[in-house]
Amino acid sequence: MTTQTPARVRFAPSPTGVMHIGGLRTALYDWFLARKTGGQFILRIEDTDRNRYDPDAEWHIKESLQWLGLDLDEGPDIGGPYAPYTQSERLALYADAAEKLIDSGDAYYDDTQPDELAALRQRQQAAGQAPGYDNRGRHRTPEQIQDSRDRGLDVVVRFRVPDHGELQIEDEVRGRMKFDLSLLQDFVILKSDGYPTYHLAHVVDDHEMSITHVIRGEEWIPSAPRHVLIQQALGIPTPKYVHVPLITAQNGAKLSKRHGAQSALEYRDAGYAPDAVLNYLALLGWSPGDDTEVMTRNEIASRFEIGRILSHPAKFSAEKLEWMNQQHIMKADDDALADMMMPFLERPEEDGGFLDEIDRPVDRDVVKAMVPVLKERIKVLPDAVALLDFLFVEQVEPNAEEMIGRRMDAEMVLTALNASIEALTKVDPFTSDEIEAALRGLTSTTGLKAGQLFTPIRVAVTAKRIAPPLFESIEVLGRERTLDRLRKGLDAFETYLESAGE
RNA sequence: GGCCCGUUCGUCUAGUGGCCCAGGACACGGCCCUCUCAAGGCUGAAACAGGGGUUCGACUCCCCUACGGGCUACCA
Repeated sequence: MTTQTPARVRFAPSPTGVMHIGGLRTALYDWFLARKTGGQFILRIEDTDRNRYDPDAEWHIKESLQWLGLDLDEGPDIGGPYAPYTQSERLALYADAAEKLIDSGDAYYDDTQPDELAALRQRQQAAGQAPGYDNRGRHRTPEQIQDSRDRGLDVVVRFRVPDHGELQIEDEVRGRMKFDLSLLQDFVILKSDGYPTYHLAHVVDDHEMSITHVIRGEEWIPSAPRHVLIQQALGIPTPKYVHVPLITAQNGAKLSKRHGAQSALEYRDAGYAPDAVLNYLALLGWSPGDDTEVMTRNEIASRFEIGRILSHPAKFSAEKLEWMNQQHIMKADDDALADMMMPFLERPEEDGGFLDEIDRPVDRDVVKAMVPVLKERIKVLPDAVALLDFLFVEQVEPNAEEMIGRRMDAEMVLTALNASIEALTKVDPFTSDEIEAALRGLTSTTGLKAGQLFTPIRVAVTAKRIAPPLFESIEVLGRERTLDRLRKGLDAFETYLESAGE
């Protein structure tokens, strides 16, 4: 493998709500790049918007990263050489930068008030002009600014954008992008509450923290020139920009809740394996270059390349995620899978679980024994509940009518049940192989076909038409309980015949 | 409206001028296997947005158009 310089990348979410899969995918790419290059994956909380700040969001972000297994090298809780990692604790840094820019003439204090800005915008729109700041705050005198301050008016710091010129920015996935500076207005870098805007904070922090790659969504492309302008004015280098494509809903629009967009934790609660979500999301906007799709996190990390990130948006597909989840479940270790299933089996119905009547606590050994045959039959973890419930109840109540399978009559059901009771009484050892041999042997003695023989047994034992493989199920259920259910099934069937027949 | 980014099967994608009358995967149909359901195997239908160039040769390079999306805040 080619050696690469270690990348320092940060995931820098704004704690304003739950973490959606779009943000998650960005975090993924950060993590892959850091792990592939032996660099650092850093979490930085961008809480500079006091109005939209949501205290639960930060917890949600960290919980999501942890669930996905995106381990941090530096961050708010674990610290690091560039602490603190929360922007609201780094205000002095931004104020210093703003002051520096004012001193150099690249920024200025502006006391244009919000209502004046709104009126300006209104006028522009009425006149059919593009709405935007008209740089009216340039050339304010220190006295005017001081006067506004004394009167309690808002004062911000704006960056002075050159009136003309073209700015070229190199993007790692899109190549060279060109921007006409005459179209860009002076923009706020320090708000009237003393907090920086994203533009200033991003540039200052990414430089302070020696970030090498800024990986972010493509919605940031339009503001990239602002960032480069600040960097140039501050005399600091421009990091590599990696603008990743959006993940969209089926209609191509930005993902939102009503399109089925879910937070990471909702996928956790719905029974998805973190590796499957990781794998699926990684493939939305990136591919290893060949036909490989199902990969472990380490495989993805080692194969990850920024140059292979796509430049167009991808639509999210719940179906393919389900398929991916099943693929990972099939490959998973039996023990690990049993552990993953337990919470769903233990979860009572009122908490979103499926069954109220199963006996708890659920015997993990029983679950583990069924895992091998369950793997290829479930798409999400909770699917296991409906397949296993018959093992965790004292009695089942089979529907006698369902015992009569296709191309069968009542006589066959009686034959199958009676013969199986006799055969299973003698099977030894009571293992699925022996059980299968004994039951299959019945096809020659009874003249029944396999389907005709097994359907009544399945329904009597599991009370289901669709159930896990019969022989394994019987082995796990045990001889006594199986025989008991077969006998009761026989009784039930005879009762059914009497009531239905005459 | 302006600016920016994008456009290969329904969806995710491979494809970096000839290997492509375009390959894989999901979903869908058929067949096989089979104790139900799955899983698996085989198989079918399904795409280079349109138009101009450049070239001996364009899915691949350039331009235009169309369409889609993003941005256009003292939000990120």
